[in-house]
Amino acid sequence: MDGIPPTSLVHFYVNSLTDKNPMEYKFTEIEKKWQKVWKDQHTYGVENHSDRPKYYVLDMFPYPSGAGLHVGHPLGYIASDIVARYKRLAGFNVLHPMGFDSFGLPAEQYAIQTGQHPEKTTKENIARYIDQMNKIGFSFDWEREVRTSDPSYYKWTQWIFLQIFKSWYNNKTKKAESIDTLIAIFEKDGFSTSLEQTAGVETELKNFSAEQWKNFSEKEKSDVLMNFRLAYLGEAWVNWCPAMGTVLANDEVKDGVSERGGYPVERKRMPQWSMRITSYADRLLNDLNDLDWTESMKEAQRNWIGRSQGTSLSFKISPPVSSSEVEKRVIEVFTTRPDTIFGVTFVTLAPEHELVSLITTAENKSAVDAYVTAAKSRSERERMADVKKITGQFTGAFVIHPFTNEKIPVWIGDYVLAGYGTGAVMAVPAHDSRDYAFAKHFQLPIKEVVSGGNIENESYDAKEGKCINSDFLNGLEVKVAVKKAIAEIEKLGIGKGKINYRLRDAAFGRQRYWGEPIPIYYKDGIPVAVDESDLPLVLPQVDKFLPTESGEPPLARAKDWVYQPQPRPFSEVEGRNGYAIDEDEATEDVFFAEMLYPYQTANKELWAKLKNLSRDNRKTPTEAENILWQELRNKKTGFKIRRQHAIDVFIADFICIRKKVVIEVDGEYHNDPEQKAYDEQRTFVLNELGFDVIRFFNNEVINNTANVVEQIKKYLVGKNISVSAPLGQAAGGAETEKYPLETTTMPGWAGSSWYYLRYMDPKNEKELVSKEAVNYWKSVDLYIGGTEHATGHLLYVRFWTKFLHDIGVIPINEPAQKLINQGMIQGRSNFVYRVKGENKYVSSGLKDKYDTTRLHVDVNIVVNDELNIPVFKAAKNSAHENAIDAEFLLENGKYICDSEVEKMSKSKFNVVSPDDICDQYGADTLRLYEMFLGPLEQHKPWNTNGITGVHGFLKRFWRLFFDESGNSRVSKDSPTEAELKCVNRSLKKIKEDIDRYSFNTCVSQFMIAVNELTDLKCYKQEILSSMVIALSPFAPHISEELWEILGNKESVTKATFPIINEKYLTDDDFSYPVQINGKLRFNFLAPVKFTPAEVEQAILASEEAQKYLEGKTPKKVIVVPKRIVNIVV
RNA sequence: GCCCAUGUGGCGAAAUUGGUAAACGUUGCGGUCUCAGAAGCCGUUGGAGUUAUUUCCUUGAGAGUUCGAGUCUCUCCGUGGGCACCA
Repeated sequence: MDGIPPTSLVHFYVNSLTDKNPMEYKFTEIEKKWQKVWKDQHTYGVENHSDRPKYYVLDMFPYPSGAGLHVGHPLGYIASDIVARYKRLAGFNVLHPMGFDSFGLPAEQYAIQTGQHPEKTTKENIARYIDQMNKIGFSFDWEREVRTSDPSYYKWTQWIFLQIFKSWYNNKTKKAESIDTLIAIFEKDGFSTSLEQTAGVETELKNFSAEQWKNFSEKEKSDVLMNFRLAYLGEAWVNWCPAMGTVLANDEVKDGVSERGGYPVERKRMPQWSMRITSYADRLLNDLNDLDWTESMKEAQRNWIGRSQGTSLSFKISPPVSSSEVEKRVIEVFTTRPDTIFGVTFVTLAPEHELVSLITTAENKSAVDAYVTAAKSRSERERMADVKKITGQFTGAFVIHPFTNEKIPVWIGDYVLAGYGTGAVMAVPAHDSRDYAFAKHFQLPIKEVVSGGNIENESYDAKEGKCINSDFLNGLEVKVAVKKAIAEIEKLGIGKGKINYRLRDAAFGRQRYWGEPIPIYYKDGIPVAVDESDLPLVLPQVDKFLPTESGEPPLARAKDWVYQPQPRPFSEVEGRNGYAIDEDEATEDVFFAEMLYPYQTANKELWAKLKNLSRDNRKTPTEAENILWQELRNKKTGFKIRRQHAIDVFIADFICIRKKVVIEVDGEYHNDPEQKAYDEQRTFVLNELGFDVIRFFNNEVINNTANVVEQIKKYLVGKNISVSAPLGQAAGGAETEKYPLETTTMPGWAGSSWYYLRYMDPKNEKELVSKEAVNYWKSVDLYIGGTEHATGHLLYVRFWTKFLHDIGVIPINEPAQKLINQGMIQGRSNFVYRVKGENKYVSSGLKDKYDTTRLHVDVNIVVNDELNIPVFKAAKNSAHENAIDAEFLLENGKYICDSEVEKMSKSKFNVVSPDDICDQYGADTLRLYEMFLGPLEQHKPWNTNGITGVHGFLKRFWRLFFDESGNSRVSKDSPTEAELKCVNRSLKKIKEDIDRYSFNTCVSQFMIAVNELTDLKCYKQEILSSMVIALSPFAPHISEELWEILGNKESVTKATFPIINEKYLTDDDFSYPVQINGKLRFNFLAPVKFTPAEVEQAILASEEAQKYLEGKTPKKVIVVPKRIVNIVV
């Protein structure tokens, strides 16, 4: 704590009087007392079931930084706490939890510097945070606290990752599905590019048949599936930050530098774990419409997703470049302006475009190569820095215009981005400013095709006007022309309407230590999911938190960072339905043996029973069996099925071992009652052994084989086998190899993308959240947090919510219906002026007379901009180390400091700690003042000066209960009409204001009420009780104390919000403001029950009106009941 | 460049569907209590002119709609934020 003096020295006076008056408002004692009571009595514990309606109010949980909380941090928590407490009083069962986003870079950077384990510092920081929060009196249920860095938590983060890894996105059903269903498609139909559309991905895969798929090696299959998985490992352009040695997501990069630390970031292509958030782009976009978020927040997400509707369009490549390879290829572009198709005068490719090398002519080759190399070496930041610098190169190639058959030159230019659309544009310089600049620079033709602008000096980009020089589009309005052009393009079969998104897949791997390990191991280079039963995959110990000498991430330092799969080959090698892509007969046999082992040894009775029931089972295959076998063999159903397989002495007609399903094909005699009973008994035993039995009759199979096969397939796909305990521990399991584990860790946003679900059921070891809990709490009713998460956290949490919804884990599709963004509390810095070369400080008003340096001074030793000189002198502050001997030039006997609003930060000496405020004024004052500062959403500077206002309010409230000598003055008398009116109106206003989250006006209303009650000398129990309850969400400590003083035994948190009596909200008379020609002239008291006509009559007859009318007859009189009267003369 | 938000006293702000602009608090000023006060209490505090009364002006600028505009519409300016060679 570099030299900040004990601030209690400055503010000693606040508490100094309390000893004189025994019943003065002693906030320190009161707050300590009630915080202990709440903790001891577990006052804020929440149950997952209740007769009351539920309400879930959530804060964005903090990253526990080493600096602790400053007064800006609790703002949102105070607001949410008020809502939580208010909702409890209003009869809701309220979930209001808190936790910590405790994985992340700062702890790791600190660890690198100090060698301390991030876990240790993180724990210490969390302890400090909890301590600080408890001082403010939040009603969190700490029993539900979650920490993302806790293995019992990140077990489920890893589990979710695995589910995402095991899924693909089906654009037809518009949801994520098990990768099994994709495999089933491959096995049935193979792959054709139309499947890319279904999955919404772009791959470089060539078509393959079902037969080819089956013959692929494991590695080949894995590579194919990687193109579809929602979490996938792929070569990708990433934001590489060399200074931090890690990859960053798009939202973690700002203006070419890292958001944290501001280090330069460059583009790099490397293998990278990514999340296919792009698959959810349209749902993330469309579902925004139904959310009750601010428009700017939704707009930020819309921008980030960046949907643009247009059309794809292919251009044929023309000679002189011609080879058999080129002739097969076309240049595909994406455009949102197909109406300008006749204005295309060139085509531009991104330097990275795959066709560049293929189409470049010999004479342009060296120039093109040089340009491509130069473009690659330009870092992202450089490219951004000189956006206006136009560069490009002609390739020598041409394409054919699809409608005019003209030859159009093909250029490359780095204004075209490889990662967006097709990496190629059709340039229409007349109507696109970037194309225009490019065309002017290289003197390419510009052809106007939309009227309405002047293209002399700039392009005409507006989507308004009529098409000209455009053949069949001539005379059409742009909007009509767009549709017509798309129709013509589609007719020619050279393109079609298409939607592009700016959103990119999210980089998921970080070359860092302090994050969740990614539960993947590599078996012969194939990424394989760690078995779910082996989660959590706990972060290993390492000697240093730095990359290895060979540049691998820190986890590579861990000894034994390997994985040994347990011998349970068919459970969960792949897919949620237990589909094994790498099964083989031998391991299946092992599985089979393991499965039956416990019965053979432990349950011999059952085993013997099966023997009894298995007489006469060996028989020659029937015709039906033969027919069916042709359909079941070779995994035609997608599953391996065996024929005539023995379970001890029982021979199953067909069996799918992996799914533990027996398929029996029976003759008609099985309809015989005796036989039927016999079959049923045997089925019973097989069930006991863990098998399902499905039966078909011979004629069913013969008459409708396809249907039978379909039923079998459906049954197998639908059956989810879980590995029971005996299996895992079975004897005789083959010893498996150890495989290397993935060494990158998950990004910071992983753990925060689902934490709101964990609060519902934080200790569940079997599921991330129980169905019961999530069905009860559903989604968050009110979510409070900062705007800085608009494109990061809030997009990811929506993404994961939708995914978990798709796979049936949760019933909700959006995490939070209502979102409020609390504004940032800025710092208000103070400055002193030191005369250059002298140990002399001059007050702000005198600074112009001297040559001075402006220096920050700790705001905690400045009150109302006046510097506390003795404390300043005593402070050990490096910037003012000789202050003790300094000379001070004062104005009016004071040293006045300058001030400025800046970001709150230690380096600016403007950090105000909530701890200090709590010590000086109490938590209740802090809570009230933070709310009183202004609207929650607004940014505002912190200025401790105003705090005396709310502190004084609490003292005045306290004095309604005690007189000057400390005696209680609360009386049981019946309240007067005026008192009841005051209280009922206040309660109504407060209730309405809480409902619209206008907490600053609530505090104002409390002040008004207390001022009025003081004036009325109202000390009535009934009135004060209502006020205490209403105040308790805002100032819980003083309210508990006064509630107790009023004689209540139970906590005020268990009270009910007072019922508002409408009777006291209305007056008999209303004082009408009377305007003449819109100008206020006088007020006129009229009974409320008067009709407008009666009001008009009464006013016109009045003396004042006559005075202003001067005998004229009014042209018009407007009477708005209970509002205003306007007389137009 | 595009999009979103926003502009009211010295300061933080209020005015919820168009209806008395500046509530509530703070600062400043004056008073009271006091050995003392940075506590408490009382008064005053948008500007201008008049002066026991009262008039005029004032919500970033300009226009418009309306009996009436801080609020609605248009144009412009300032501030904050988001996106940005995204075709």
